[in-house]
Amino acid sequence: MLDIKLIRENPEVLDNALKARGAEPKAQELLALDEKRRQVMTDLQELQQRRNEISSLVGSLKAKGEDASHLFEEMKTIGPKMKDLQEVERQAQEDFTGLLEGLPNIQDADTPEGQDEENNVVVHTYGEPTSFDFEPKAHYDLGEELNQMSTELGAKIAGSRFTWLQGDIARLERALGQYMLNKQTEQNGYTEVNPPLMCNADSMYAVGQLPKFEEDLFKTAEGYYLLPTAEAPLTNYARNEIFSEKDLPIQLTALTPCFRSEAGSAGRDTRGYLRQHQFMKVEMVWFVKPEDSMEIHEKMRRHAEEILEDLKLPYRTVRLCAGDLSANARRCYDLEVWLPAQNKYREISSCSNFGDFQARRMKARYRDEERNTQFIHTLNGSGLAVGRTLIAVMENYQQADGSIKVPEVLIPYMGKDIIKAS
RNA sequence: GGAGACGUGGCCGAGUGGUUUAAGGCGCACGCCUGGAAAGCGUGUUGAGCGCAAGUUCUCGCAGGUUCGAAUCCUGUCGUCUCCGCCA
Repeated sequence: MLDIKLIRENPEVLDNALKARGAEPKAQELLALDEKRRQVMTDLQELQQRRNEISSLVGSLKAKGEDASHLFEEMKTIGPKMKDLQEVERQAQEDFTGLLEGLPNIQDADTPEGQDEENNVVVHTYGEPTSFDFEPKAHYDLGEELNQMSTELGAKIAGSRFTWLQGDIARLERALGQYMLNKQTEQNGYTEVNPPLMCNADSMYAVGQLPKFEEDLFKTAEGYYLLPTAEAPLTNYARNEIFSEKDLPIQLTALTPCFRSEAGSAGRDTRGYLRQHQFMKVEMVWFVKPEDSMEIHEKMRRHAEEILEDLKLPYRTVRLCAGDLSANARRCYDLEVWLPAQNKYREISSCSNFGDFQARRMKARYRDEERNTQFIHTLNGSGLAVGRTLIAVMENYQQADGSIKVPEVLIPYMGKDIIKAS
């Protein structure tokens, strides 16, 4: 959620930001609703003030044992007036916050222009696309031939976009998750969290999953939502909190399954393990003081990149252009890993700085040196998507005979250096 | 699942219809005192909205309702705890 005060002062900043994202200007409409809301609030408060005055007068008269009934006359007229005005106020607030909460964040000034991913800017490249002296196979073919990955079984047991892993490939995915989580906790300072895997609606609203993306979420009969990313539970740690300055920064990480209905992705990436209803991911979340968020963002991006470098997987990092930026983000890097079978780079991590946008919506604050409360800045990033990392390892480490070499850093976790057909 | 109890500020805790503008205490901050500290004394201390300001309004888990007036009464809801049952 944006700060209305900033928009009052600089409405053109909002409209320029919306334009860059490919959206219509909204400042004028928003300010009109703001004006109306404030007028109604003032009117209502005058009535409330009068009611409080009379009420306290009644109290003092009664305390002295005197008659106060002559004051009820006016009070009786205030009641209905207040009720009407409260309804007007509620509507005005709803109109105003409805529009304000629907607006995306204002992206950083140096955000690349552009409408879609074509205009993202490559800022960093590691390694070269893996070369083979044979025709590399897709991970799903490798997995089937190893008899350790079955979409058929996934479909039989659950449905499409579910996969059955077994044997060394199942273990490889677990090894990847362990490796990442250990690295983030032992070397990069994150606190390991084992959060609820379902969230209530309040939490989902706080991180912006609701109301916009309801159709992408799995919902239980009891009204819980399966988490689409551990960002949801981890970020909600800060909801309605006021941290002391000395508490910050706070950095959390979790290895969790993520559940997405992929309602809008019918027909995309239908083969293989790339786009599943359920996948494992290590998530990193930071709560920081405003002045630190830019620096932390770069740091967190490195925490993601280093995993790929440890695994010696070729990748590139892109800075998202305005049109490709998610609504909450003011600045975002995507990490894209090389997938030989697709002959292209595919997203494997997204590292975002939300500024105070998310914090304002969920009332996450800290008390600064002058004892004022200020909104914190929130950041999150994947470190990394484990399922997609499994694909990348399988495809980049495949051998001519269909076996898969185990990346060096994972050998201790696997107890072997090569995965062969079982 | 059954029965019951309870939700008040950073924490404890008083408050059962009207100067509650939420007592009192603890903690915390600042000041006085001190060679320094402790103790003691004094002041401050929920959060948010509107306003240039003075100020004003809201906030007693949340949402409704009753009433001239609600922390207080009623209904619903969420949460916590206790006992019983079931259970990994």
